[in-house]
Amino acid sequence: MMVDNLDKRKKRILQAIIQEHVISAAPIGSRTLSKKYEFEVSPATIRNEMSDLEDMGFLEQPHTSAGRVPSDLGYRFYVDEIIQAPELKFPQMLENIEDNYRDMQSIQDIITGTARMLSKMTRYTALVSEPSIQESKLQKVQVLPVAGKSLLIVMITDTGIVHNKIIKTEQDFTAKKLHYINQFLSDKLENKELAKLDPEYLVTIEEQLLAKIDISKKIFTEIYQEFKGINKPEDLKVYLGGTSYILDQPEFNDIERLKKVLNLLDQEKVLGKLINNNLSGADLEVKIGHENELEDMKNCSLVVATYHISDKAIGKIGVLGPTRMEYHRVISAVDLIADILGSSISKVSR
Amino acid sequence: MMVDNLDKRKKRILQAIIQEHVISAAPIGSRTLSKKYEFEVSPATIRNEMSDLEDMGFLEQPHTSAGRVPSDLGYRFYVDEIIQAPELKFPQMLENIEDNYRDMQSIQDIITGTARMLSKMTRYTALVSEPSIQESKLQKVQVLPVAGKSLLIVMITDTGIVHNKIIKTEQDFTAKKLHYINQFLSDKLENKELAKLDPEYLVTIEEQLLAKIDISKKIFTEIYQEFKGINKPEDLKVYLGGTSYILDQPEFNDIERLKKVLNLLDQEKVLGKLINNNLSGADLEVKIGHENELEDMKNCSLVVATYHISDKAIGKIGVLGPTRMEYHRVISAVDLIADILGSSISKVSR
DNA sequence: AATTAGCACTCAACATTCAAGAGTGCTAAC
DNA sequence: GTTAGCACTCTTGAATGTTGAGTGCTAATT
Repeated sequence: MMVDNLDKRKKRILQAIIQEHVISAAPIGSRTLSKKYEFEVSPATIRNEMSDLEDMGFLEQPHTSAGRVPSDLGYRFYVDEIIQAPELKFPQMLENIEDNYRDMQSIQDIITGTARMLSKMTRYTALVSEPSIQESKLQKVQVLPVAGKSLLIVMITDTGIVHNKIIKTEQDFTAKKLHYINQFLSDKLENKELAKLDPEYLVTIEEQLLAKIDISKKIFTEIYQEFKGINKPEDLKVYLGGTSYILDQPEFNDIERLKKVLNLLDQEKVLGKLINNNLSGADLEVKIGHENELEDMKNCSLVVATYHISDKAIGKIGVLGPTRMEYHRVISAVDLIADILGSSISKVSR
Repeated sequence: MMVDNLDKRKKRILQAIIQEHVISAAPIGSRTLSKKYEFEVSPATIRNEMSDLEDMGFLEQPHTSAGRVPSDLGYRFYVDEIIQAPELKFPQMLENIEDNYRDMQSIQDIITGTARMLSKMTRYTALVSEPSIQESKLQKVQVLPVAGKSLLIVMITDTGIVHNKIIKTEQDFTAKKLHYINQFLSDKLENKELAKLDPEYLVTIEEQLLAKIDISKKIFTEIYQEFKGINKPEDLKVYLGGTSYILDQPEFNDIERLKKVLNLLDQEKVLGKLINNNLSGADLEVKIGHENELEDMKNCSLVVATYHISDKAIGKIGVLGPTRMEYHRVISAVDLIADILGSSISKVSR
């Protein structure tokens, strides 16, 4: 889209402006820059360079006699071209983090704990989606009788995630009948990848089962519903941590802006779509300002990473902050935590 | 604490001030009052009454030449003595509400949906706690084998709540052994009230089981852990709806105040304690301003109701708003929704 | 004895003005 | 290509004045 090879000096100036702006949240002028950084040139030269960078779209000027502010494109260039290796590995924190994970007994604990931790590390709002099972295989299906005439269906995936659902029926089930149903469902469903359980197949086996034994059609319909819902990214629960960190950002001192973002965070479905829309995509994605589809997020950036269980992409974690975000630090953190999260889940779940 | 019998006129004035203040969020003066309401007396008289009400602690004056604002005590009096029957029953909404509930398939859906709905109805932030099982009985306990050497323990209460947990073991289990374990656990645990499963009893039956069959001690420890954790009110998940409604309240235009409240809402444990601290207490509680134990809530009021499954108190729902809250409307709504929630859960769960 | 008109006084809120400071762009010199 | 110098722009914050809602008190009225 653009000459993506800035000369050395322009790069350094852009980086310096971003660095300063991330700290101060204010426009940066040429004098400030030349005082704080050891450019070997005068403010006037810097001024010229800044003017060039603005022409190229990397900087913006809030009003005539103000300093410059990085544009979304400026941040994009910074993220793509300037940030080096994810050097800071939070080494001092690492032990602490792993300690925290040791106490977590259930997947729920782990996910909410991760959200809290990630937000604490980054000082931005963290989002953690529950594991998706769409790419997993069914490892076990079992129907249990419950008092009354209800049945409990328990499903376990090869990634160790347990789903269950109570369904009401109008008939009693003998142990024998249940045993048959269980056997049947195991044969037909276990080791199938959930995403590939298409409606036709389900209808076929439904008919088979109905032909064999006397069972109300409703049961299968409910099981079927359950499978159908499992794939939608927007239905995955998303857990938040550190919502109140948003308030630390001066750009959200404006109540109207703040409201837009908090509104977003209220809508779980929107968050689900936002973060889970591309489960098998890149392991790390950064969406800067207007790059987000939602208008209300044009002042925000989102850093999303994928977490895995035995190399299978299973869910997403993310950090939401102002476009003026400490990308370097956040990317390292998200990356690190995604790793730990994946292995922690697989530890408790199988 | 105080002459709690105000004469008729004082009551009317207090009520009018509260009514106006709830709308305007500003101090109310004697002139405004006499213009908008048909008191048959002059502003000067109202002024004298207001001065009296201030002396009694029901009103406060932000500064000398401002109007009056209701104090926490004033609201308390209003809630206790002035609010009449919960007249508004949201009749036009009722159908709509029940429609919404019909679509909800799982307890999760119901709870998050309730939070959303309650916040929409009241236009304040809603809190819904997941059902507690501490007063429930175990209806069914079952251990299922999972690939590898893990076991899945499934527990169902008589209130229809399902809990499950995967535990890892170091041994294989034959079908026979599993059957024995299941039989044993059923005998010993089913129909026991969870709150009464004390450590000693658990230790006793643990020894019995260990004596009978060769099973690693660890399994029982994990089951035991699970039961132990079940009782703590602060560990119950609390779901939020309408967090962003807080921003509509002018009292939270002050970022510092806002931060305090949002911080609270971030901390699930605190919310759990807050709302679940008194499960078997009154069915409806109103905590006004400083009546809340938490300093950070001194500008907030909390209306909490208990929801039931077959007459057993099982969880709480609540609404959090500024002390300047529409108590009448909120109380009706919380009351109504608590009812519907209870019956909806029991519908899907058994 | 309760009520009310009248009045002086108070205080927040808003608008206006002003000066300071940071920054720019341009030009001409280096 | 770089820089000093300079006129110009624009925000920010402090200072000041004005307005209006509200009070409390006193003395007159019912």
